[in-house]
Amino acid sequence: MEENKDVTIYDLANKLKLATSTISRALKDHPTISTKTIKKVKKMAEEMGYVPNTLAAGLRGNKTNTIGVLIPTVTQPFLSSLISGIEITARKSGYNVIIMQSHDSYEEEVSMAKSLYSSRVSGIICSIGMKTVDTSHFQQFVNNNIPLVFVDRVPKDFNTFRVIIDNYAAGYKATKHLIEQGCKRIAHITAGSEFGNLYNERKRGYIDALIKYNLPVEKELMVDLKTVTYNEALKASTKLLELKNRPDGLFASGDIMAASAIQSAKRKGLRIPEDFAVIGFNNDPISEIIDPNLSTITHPAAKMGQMSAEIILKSIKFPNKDEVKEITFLNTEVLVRESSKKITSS
Amino acid sequence: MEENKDVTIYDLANKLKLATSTISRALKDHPTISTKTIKKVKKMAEEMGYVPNTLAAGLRGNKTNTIGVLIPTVTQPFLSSLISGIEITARKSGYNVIIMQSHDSYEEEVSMAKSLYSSRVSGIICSIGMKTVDTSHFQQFVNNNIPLVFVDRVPKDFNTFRVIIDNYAAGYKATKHLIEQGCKRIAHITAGSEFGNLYNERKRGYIDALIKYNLPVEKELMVDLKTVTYNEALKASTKLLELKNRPDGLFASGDIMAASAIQSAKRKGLRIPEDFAVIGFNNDPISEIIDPNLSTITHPAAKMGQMSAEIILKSIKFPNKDEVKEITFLNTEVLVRESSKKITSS
DNA sequence: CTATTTTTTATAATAGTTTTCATAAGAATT
DNA sequence: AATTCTTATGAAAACTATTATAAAAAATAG
Repeated sequence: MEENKDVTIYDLANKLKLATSTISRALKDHPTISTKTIKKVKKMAEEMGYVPNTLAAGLRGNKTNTIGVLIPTVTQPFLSSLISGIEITARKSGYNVIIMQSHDSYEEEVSMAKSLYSSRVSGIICSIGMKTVDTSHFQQFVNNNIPLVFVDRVPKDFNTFRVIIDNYAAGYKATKHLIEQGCKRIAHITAGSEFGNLYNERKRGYIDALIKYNLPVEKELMVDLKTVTYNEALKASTKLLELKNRPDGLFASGDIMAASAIQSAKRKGLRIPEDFAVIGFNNDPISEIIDPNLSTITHPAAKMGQMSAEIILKSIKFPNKDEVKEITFLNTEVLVRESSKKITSS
Repeated sequence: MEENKDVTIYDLANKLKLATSTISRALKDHPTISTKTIKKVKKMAEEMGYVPNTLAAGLRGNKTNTIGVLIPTVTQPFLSSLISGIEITARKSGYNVIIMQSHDSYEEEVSMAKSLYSSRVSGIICSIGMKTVDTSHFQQFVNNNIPLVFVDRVPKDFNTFRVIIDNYAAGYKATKHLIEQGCKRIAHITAGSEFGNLYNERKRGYIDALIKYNLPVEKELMVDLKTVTYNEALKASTKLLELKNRPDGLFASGDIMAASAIQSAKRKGLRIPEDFAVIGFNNDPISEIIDPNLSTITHPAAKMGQMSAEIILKSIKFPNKDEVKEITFLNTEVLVRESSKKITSS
C-alpha cells in the first residue's frame, strides 16, 4: 500500500542526481534544458508518481490559476448556466473555479469577497446580491490589480468590467411585442424593485413602451413581489386577472412568474394568448415545457459566463492598470412562442 | 492610490516589535498569547489591511480547506441543488468549493481528477459520468488519504463513502403507486441504460413491481433514450401512445421525460390521469409548474450535498485509514400530484 | 592549445504562514 | 533564597516550487 507523503521535485532531484531547478525547468520544457534531460526527468516523474503542488507554485509566483465566482445562488437556471459557461472557458486555460453563494445576503457577500481575496484568486466574477448597495468590499481587488468582472447584476457606479444585457431595451422589446400582438392593457410583474436593480430597468422599458404607444400606464397593473416564488407569483397574477378592468397581456420579469400567470389564466378559463397574452424573461427550461409554450426574452447565460471568463483571462495575461474597463453588452431577443402569438405573421 | 504588495505577518511583526510566530498565534486566538497582545495585533492587522494568505497557510499545513466537486454538469436541477448543499455546508466550516464539469466525458473526468489532486483539495465529492467504468483515476485520493465521497452516480465496486438513494426501491415504489391507482399497462421511459447505471436500477424496480402484481412486462412498453432531452422524449412518448395496445400509465426515470409524456398525451386528447397516469423522478422545479402537476419521486439533492460534505469534513477531522467507508442511503418518497392521482383516498 | 562563447547545472533566495522547541520573566512553592 | 512552575514570547525550521545569479562544463574559434 502506497504511503502518504507526496513525491516532490526534491525526491526527483535526489534520484536523478540533479538540482531541483533543473527538475523544475525540465518539467515545463524550459528551453535551456537539454532534451535528453527533459525526457529523463519526465519519465522519472511519471514513474515515481510525482504530482506538482500547485499551492507551492502559487505561493511562489503569487498566482493561483483560480477564478472566484460569487453569485446569489447556483440553483437558478440562469446562474447555473452562467457558471457552466465560466467553468468551461476557465478550464480550457487551465484555471479552476471556486463557487460561493451569497444567497442575496450583504454580509455573506462581504465575507465571501474577503475570503476569495484571501485565497488569492487570480480573478473574480461576481453577480451582486439584491440588497447590495455599498460595494466597497470589491475595492481590494481593484487596488491589487486582480481582475474583477461584474455580470448581469452589476453595481451602479463601480469602474470595472461589466458583462450585461440591456434590460431597459429588453423590457421595451417585450412590451412592444405584446402591443404588436394587439394587447391594449398590459400588466407587469416584477420583484424586489425597492432595491433599485435590473428589474427596475425592465420596468422602465415596459412603461416607456406603453407611453410610446399611448397605452394606459396604471399602478394597478404593476405588481411588485417580495420574492420570486411560483406560489407568490400565482397569487399575484390571480389578483391581476380579477381586476374589474382585466389586463389582456402580461410582461413578467421572469419565466417562473410568467408560468404562474399562465396557470392562473388557465384556471380562470381564459384562452392564451387570445384573452391573455404572456411573455416572460430568461428563457428558462420551463418556458419550453409548459403548455402553452412561453414566449420570453432570451438571456444568454452561458455566453455571459464565457465572456466574463475571457475578460478575466485576457486581463491576467495583459495586465494594465489604467486600461479602460469596458462594458460588454450581450444581445437579447424576443423569443416568440405560443403564449403570445396572436397574430400569425405571413 | 494603494499600491500592490500585500501586508504580511512580517509587516505586522515589524510594526509591533513582535515575532511572526506571536502574530500568527494572536490572529487565531491561541491560548498562550495574552489577551492584551491579541487585541493589539488584531487592531494593527485591521489598520494595516492585513489579509491572511491561505496559500501559504495551506502549503505549510498541507491542507487547502478546499473541497473539489466533480460532476457531469452544473445545469441540471438535481446537480445544481447538490452543489448548493455542498457549498453551504462546506462554507460553514470555512471550506471553499471548486467545481468541475466532466460533461460525461471519461477523458475529462480523468484529467479533472488529476487536476483536483494536484490542487491538493482536502476532499473530493464526485458523481461519475455516464460512461465511466474504470475508476482507477480515483485511486490516488484513497492512496493519499484524501477523503472521497461518491454521490448519486457511484461506481459499482470502489470501496469508499457513498451517498445514494435506493434506486431500485424508488422504481418499485413509483410503479407500485401507479398500480394502486388502477393502471394495468404501465410503460417505462429510461435513458442510457447500456452504461449500467442507476437508471437500470429503477428499471429493475419497475419490472419487479409489475411481476409482483401480475402485470405485463413487455418490451414494447419500455423505451430507452440515447439522451435525456425534451424533444427526444416527446417523440418516444408519442410513439408509446400510438401503440395498438396503449399503456394507461407511465413511469419515467426523470421529470423532463415525464413532462414530455404529459405533453404528448394532452396533444392526443387523453385525460391525465384518467386515461394515462404519469409519474416522473427527481422532483425538478418543472414538476410543480406543468399542468397537470407531475407526480414524482423526491430526490433529496441538497440533502445529499450536505451529507456528502459532512462526511468529507468529518473524515478530515478524524482521519482514519482503516475506517469502514459507510454507504449512506437517503430516503425517497412518492410525491403524489395530479398526474397520477386517480383514486382520491378518503 | 588557449580564449571565448554557448549550453547546462547548482546554489541560494523567495513566497507567507505554521509549528516545534527554546527561553525569559514572573509567580508560586518549598 | 532557591527551586519549580506558568505564562508569554521568540527564533528558526518547514512546507514545495520557482528563479535570479553564479558557476561549471562543453563547444567553437582563432
